[in-house]
Amino acid sequence: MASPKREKLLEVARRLFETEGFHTTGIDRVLAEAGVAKMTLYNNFGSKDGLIVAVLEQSSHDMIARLEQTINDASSDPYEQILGVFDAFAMWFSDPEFCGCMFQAAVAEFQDPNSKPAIAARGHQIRVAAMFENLCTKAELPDPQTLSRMLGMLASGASCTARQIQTREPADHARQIAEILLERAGSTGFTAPRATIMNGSI
Amino acid sequence: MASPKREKLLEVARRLFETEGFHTTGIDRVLAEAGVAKMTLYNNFGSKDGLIVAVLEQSSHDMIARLEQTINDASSDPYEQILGVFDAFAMWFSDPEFCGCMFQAAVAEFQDPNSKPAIAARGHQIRVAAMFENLCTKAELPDPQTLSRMLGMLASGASCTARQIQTREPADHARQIAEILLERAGSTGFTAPRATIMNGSI
DNA sequence: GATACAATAGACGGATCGTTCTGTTTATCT
DNA sequence: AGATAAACAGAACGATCCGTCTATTGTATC
Repeated sequence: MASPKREKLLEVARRLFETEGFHTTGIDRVLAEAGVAKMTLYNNFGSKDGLIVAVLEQSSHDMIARLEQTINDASSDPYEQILGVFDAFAMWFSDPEFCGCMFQAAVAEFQDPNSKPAIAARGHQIRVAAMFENLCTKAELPDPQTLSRMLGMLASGASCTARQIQTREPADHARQIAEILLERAGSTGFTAPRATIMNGSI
Repeated sequence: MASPKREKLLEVARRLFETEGFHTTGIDRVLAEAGVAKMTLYNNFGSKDGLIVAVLEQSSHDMIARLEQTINDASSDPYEQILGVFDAFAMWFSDPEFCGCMFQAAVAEFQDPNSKPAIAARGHQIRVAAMFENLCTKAELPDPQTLSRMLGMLASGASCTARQIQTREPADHARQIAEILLERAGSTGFTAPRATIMNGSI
């Protein structure tokens, strides 16, 4: 199952798809750089689309796992953890090798909403949205659904803008806006005072 | 200059690039649906990339012109006009034929920042950002540069999210956030009271 | 050590890509 | 009207695409 060739294929494909796009990178290129045979690709993934889907799913898992670890390491307060997401984004955008969110690129390249890559890419956004909603609920913020959707939109906007201007600035701006939203949501009286939230329960 | 064949080509290419992507739509498809000869394309645009750039530039021009007309029709108050941008977005996203922002798709598909399509697509974002900054300055809001960048990021996030979920919701959320940002910026004491802004000068 | 089996490498195939080339038609100006 | 030049349609081109096929390698079992 965990064939080393398969792993190598995923690693190279991920890098090439990320830096050069899905349609522009031919499978021959992936195979050459990975040093594996064509049949290995088709035996493992069935098709180029299959490889793309596998790359998207693995990347999504990795990315969310790293993100959750980062925000958990930063704080145990869900309020702070929400802001920590944008700090993680700032770090991500600061990487000189940053070249945009892969999942945004995927939904842009595979416009047919029923195509498997498009579905896989949406899956990532759903997972990120779920993470935000979970954090909002933990923070006992009112209307966590609406708030989490706004936060998700901020995250998308930051990634999208960062792809163009290649600086961390969008993440910082998104964080500032998130801070304002959380501050307002937290002061509506529907939630417990900040001090009790620090206990972290629910 | 304003050859009808050239216009037809731009019109069809714009629709196909928008709905199916740049790399996935071959030029033969464009030519067939436009009913023009291949040489007409190459004489007018030089290459497929040339056609793409022309489509992006014309679309950007059209879109911004329509946007400015819409917000000017809605109000003469720059404060309201800023919010009007997001109302226009809501209308845009509500169109059943909406399939995402073409310029976001372009920067995603042409990852090389030096490629001509990528430059053309960034040009649109720069124009939108300039429009926001102009409105912020007119509204005499403090730090119009930062504020306009935040608004631009909101607009990008809304477009990006709307592409995925196909509802106007992101535009409404972005508008709500913009309202909060403007409210806060307007109440810092650095600007004239709202009443005087209604006069619309500067 | 021989055999069965799975994984590999690399050539091959049909299709489509963007571009160029070859005639033919259309329009303009003397 | 006749000549010249631009715009036209469509075939042809080489390159590249994804996917398949065949022949060869390595490995494990008896």
